[in-house]
Amino acid sequence: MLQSQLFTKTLHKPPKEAESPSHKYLTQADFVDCLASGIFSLLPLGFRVHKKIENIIRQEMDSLGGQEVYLPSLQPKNLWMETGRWKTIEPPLFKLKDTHKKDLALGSTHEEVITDIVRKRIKSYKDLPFTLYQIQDKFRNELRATGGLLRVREFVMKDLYSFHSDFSDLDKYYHKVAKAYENIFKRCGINAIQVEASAGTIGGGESHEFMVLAKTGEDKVALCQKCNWAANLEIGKKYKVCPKCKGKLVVQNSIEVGHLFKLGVEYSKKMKANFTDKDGKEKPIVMGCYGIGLGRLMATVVEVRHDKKGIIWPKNISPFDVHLLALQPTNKKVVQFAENLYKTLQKNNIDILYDDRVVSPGIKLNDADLIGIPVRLVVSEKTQEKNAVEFKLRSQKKIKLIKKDKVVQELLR
RNA sequence: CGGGGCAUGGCCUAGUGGCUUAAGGCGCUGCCUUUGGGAGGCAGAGAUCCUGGGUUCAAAUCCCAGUGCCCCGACCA
Repeated sequence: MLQSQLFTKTLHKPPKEAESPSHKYLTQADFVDCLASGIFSLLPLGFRVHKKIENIIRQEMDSLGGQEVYLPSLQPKNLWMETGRWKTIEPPLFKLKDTHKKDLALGSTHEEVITDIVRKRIKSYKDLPFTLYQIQDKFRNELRATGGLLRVREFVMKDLYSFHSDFSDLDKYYHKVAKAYENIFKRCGINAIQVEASAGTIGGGESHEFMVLAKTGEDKVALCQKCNWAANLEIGKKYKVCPKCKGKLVVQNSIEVGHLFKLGVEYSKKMKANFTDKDGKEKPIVMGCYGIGLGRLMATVVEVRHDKKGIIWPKNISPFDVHLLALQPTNKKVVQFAENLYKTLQKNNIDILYDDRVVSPGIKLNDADLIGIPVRLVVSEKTQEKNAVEFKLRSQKKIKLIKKDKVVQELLR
């Protein structure tokens, strides 16, 4: 992609209302646009990252045997009355009326809808277990949106729902999902720890969150200094020392990037989602649900991966693989050299952003640091004479000179 | 929903009763020069000073109400 064609206008300074690093950089580098408090548009660079995260999640969900569906945001009141959440979940449930004055909710989560779909179809233990998931828009009437993309009112979420004939099968699957979540966060370049959590208005039994330690996080976790035990402070509060090994506990701020719930029969009982078991008895389906907010995950990566100059994207979710800069865009030899390299890399399936803009070198170098693509290639009069390019990783200071015919090899390494 | 802060061209800010015909930097348009860490010159465009009401001879500036944004708290899959 030619940067001169890219619909991205970086800002010289971050907007004054942005305080958290992710809010600052994602806005300054023009990945997102704030429409209203807690409501964001994803611009070309931001949407590229978002799609890469989505694909990583989709791969992991598919490998868990999840079948992808797409459920509606508009949901009738009666479903929410069945579980009693029409009242208990408000806020953050957005409510509205249609022209016939019928009450509707904008989905903040989809347990009711998915349980309804399942109860219409599943009658026998032979149909269990199975899992469904979606990557879809959620609406939450938050009392307060915070930290740019960290807590918003509309966002894309991956929600997976699993259905089992008994609790031990749920337990087994729950652990598999936890493992898949670990993979997802690792692939997104962040270190997330699994902590014991409260299930809140979702209800059910056991629950775990994946937390990323960060100063800007609005959650607090209690961490054992000795073993790997950790819990959300809302649970950890009741302990003075680690319940597992009596080790000392420390409290740190964190961002919740994923949540697992053992719903058990909480929803299936209320909504009469039953099946006939081997013994011929009718039983409620045992359920689990598992969520990840994509925008928050994207912002969290920025929270923990940035420096004074800008974002440092991990390879897997960077908007592009490589950022190529032609420092003197008026020098024909330099431009020819850069264009040639650009085409060669494209042929090798390297996703490349080529800064062909006629602007000064300082602007290009600063924009490259701000946008944060992991590999930067610089072509200038100096390097062109040597038939080479400068190779620099965004995460490191070291610059090395690489001969033109070795560039592809170096990038695919 | 309680507490606090902020609101001036697209962005960042100055101006805190009259010297304001609202200033500067960045950005934008045209021409010229320039090209290794946000380059220079010349010319130009661009502002309901958040909205409404009030005080005053006079309001971007003071007062009241509202709106929007940010932060803290409460709340929160």
